[in-house]
Amino acid sequence: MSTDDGAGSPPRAYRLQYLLKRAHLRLAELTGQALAPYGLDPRELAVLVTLTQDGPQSQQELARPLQVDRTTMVAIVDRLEGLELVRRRPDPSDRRKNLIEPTEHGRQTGADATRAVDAAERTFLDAAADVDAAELRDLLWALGRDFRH
Amino acid sequence: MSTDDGAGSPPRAYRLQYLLKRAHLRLAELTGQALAPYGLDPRELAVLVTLTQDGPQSQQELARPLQVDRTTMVAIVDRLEGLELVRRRPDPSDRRKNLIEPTEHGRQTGADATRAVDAAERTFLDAAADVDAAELRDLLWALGRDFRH
DNA sequence: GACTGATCGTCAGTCTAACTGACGATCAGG
DNA sequence: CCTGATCGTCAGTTAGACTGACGATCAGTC
Repeated sequence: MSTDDGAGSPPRAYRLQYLLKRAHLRLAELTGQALAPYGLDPRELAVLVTLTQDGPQSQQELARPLQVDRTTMVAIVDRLEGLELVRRRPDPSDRRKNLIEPTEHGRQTGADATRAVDAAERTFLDAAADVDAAELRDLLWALGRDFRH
Repeated sequence: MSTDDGAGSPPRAYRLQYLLKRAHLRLAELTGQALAPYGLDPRELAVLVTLTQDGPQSQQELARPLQVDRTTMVAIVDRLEGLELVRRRPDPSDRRKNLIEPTEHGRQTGADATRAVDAAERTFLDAAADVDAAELRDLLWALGRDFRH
């Protein structure tokens, strides 16, 4: 193969599950660094982007496809509202609901943060070139090679 | 490509990070099912296998390479000892240490559980055939396709 | 031998993230 | 106007790993 870009194969008998988790942690680290300047985490960005793409929605309409608990969504919107990236507005056609809509600042921040995450993904993928299913183990090792700790 | 074994490409613009996490959750689910009959989780199995392969060790010697906190290792060994898979024995050459050693039952269970996890990994990988680095996104989609929820 | 600083296993307490269950307000349908 | 469901919210719980401290023990120094 040619995917062990200077990192070689996993030492010992690392479990596939560990390698997957390790690669995930590595990407989370890169993504976290990319999002830090915006004060966002990946989930908050996902909410912001969804609102910008799909338009204002209630908290639960937002929560379902993102697989977030309804009570957790309260906290996410609280945070985004605190950063003035979104607004809560009563839904005129259903007064039980809040319509969550991005502010102009929110739309701009969402676009910028998305670019930053795109760059982080590119950095992440730079660790691997070509892949083979039977050698996924080696690929994941390479992907996670820079993960500190 | 030919990796979308009946699952297609990710809908919408799923983040690479989400797809990695999803694949990881999928494998964790399969592995969890495989280990349930033994009453073990992946980390406990790792400890058991390490002890069988590398011989009796202190809790901290065990904890370091597995990236487990020393206080967490106390609980892991407690559990394994409760299942009579390992024994604590005072290290004759350093009475601060416990030497953790697998019981015969522990060695056998470790071997059986390892085979079960191997089978789970094979099931997991069955979802993908050949891979291409630029199409890792599609690969991860396919890998995680059966994850419930 | 006594002293110093580090390491071992352990435990109590803390922290965090997410969840459960309940609440009042509101909606749709009969 | 009832009934049952859904909305956002909040208080309380849970699970997991961590921090900090403890006594016991070790290695090295005087």
